[in-house]
Amino acid sequence: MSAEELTAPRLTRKGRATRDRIVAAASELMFLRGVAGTTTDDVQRAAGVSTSQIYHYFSDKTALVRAVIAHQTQEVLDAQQPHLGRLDTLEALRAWRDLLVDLQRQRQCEGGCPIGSMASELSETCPEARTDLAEGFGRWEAGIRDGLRAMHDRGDLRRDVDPDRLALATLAALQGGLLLTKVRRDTAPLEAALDASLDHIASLTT
Amino acid sequence: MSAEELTAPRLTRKGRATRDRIVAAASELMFLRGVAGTTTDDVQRAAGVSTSQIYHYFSDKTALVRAVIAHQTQEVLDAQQPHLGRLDTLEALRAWRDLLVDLQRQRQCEGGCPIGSMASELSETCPEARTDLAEGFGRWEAGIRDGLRAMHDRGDLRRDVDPDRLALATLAALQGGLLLTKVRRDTAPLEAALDASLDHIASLTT
DNA sequence: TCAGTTCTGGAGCTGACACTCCAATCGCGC
DNA sequence: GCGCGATTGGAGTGTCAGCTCCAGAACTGA
Repeated sequence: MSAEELTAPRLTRKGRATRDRIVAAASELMFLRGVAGTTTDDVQRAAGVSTSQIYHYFSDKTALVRAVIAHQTQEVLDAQQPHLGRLDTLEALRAWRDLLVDLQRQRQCEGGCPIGSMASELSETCPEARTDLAEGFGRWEAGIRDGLRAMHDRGDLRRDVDPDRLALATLAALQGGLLLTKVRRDTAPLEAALDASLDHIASLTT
Repeated sequence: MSAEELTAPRLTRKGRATRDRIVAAASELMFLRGVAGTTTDDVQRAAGVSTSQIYHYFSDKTALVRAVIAHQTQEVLDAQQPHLGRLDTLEALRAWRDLLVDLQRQRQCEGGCPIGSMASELSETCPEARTDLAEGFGRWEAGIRDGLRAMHDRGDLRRDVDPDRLALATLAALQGGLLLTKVRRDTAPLEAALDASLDHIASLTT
């Protein structure tokens, strides 16, 4: 049961648009200031809606947060297209790396990863959010895994390598790199983390 | 100028003990529920002190948070002794890895890294906290770097390897592994991340 | 057109939070 | 001991958070 299905019994076109506007505004604010640092009042103003509208579309703040998680997960995955899912060569992996680094540079290294930040903030205080975020990471991981599996199947990766484990490690390196990049306001950690990961993968090719 | 020096003009032995009790209680609570999720009231109760005592020792919540950061940084580094600073062989690195994984297992994979969690929560909202945390990560990174530099100097690592960059990548992998482990409630991500890092280092030995 | 539902505006409630204030007590240094 | 600053207790304050409520406007489907 997704967060989506928990809210919104029936929406007109206009209602859908309002709901989307709320989610978009909340996503932006929560990315910039964190979930706890974003009030429903802030969201109201940013989305240009009244108090009751937020509670018309979402049962409470938790429901809104879950909608934001769903939205941000999709945004993050979309931003990595068409790379994600086709990471089955070293060149594709390098291009993906460059995209991720560029994205952080464009953002002045602020905010880090929307999913990672929410995961860190909510995992211990909101079980529903934790599982939503775990699923989000799962989709991301799958996007990496597919490519590495293809390389493995094709024989480009050594037989004794576990591509699934390698994909998980790569996602972890990426997340850690994003965190350190956000704290240091410098892409060096992200670059070092991804380069080390990709060098490692390269060293496992046949 | 450290957070320490900003508070506490002159403390008696008793005052010192009270202050420490407040910081310890706040650290525990903020680790479990996050900074925003911890109220000064919670800290009061847990430390067994009155309202005025908190504001006697800390000018405001931010000052308390900075003291917590200093405390947690020290705790995290201490918990890795005597490994940290002596990570100059593959065996030492593997033993360190086992320690980190065991620690998460003991905690049922809850809470993740105190420094990483605070960094994620505070980087965008509290500049002083961000720099404190960046320094904390700097000390941690240095502990890893020293070992890899020793291996490099000794000729155990290939000449063309940059041990500083490798140390940064290793810390990133560790942080990402801790984050995913916290979200999934499973040590597999941490193990995969650290094993990949150490395998990579091993592949760079002469 | 009209009934029924969805959508919107905004006043207002309740609890909680960070923080203040002042008086009382403790204990260190002389 | 004695004085004075360090320490403590706890009531109180202002603000703001999340959320409720209700009346009216807008829209949909028949």
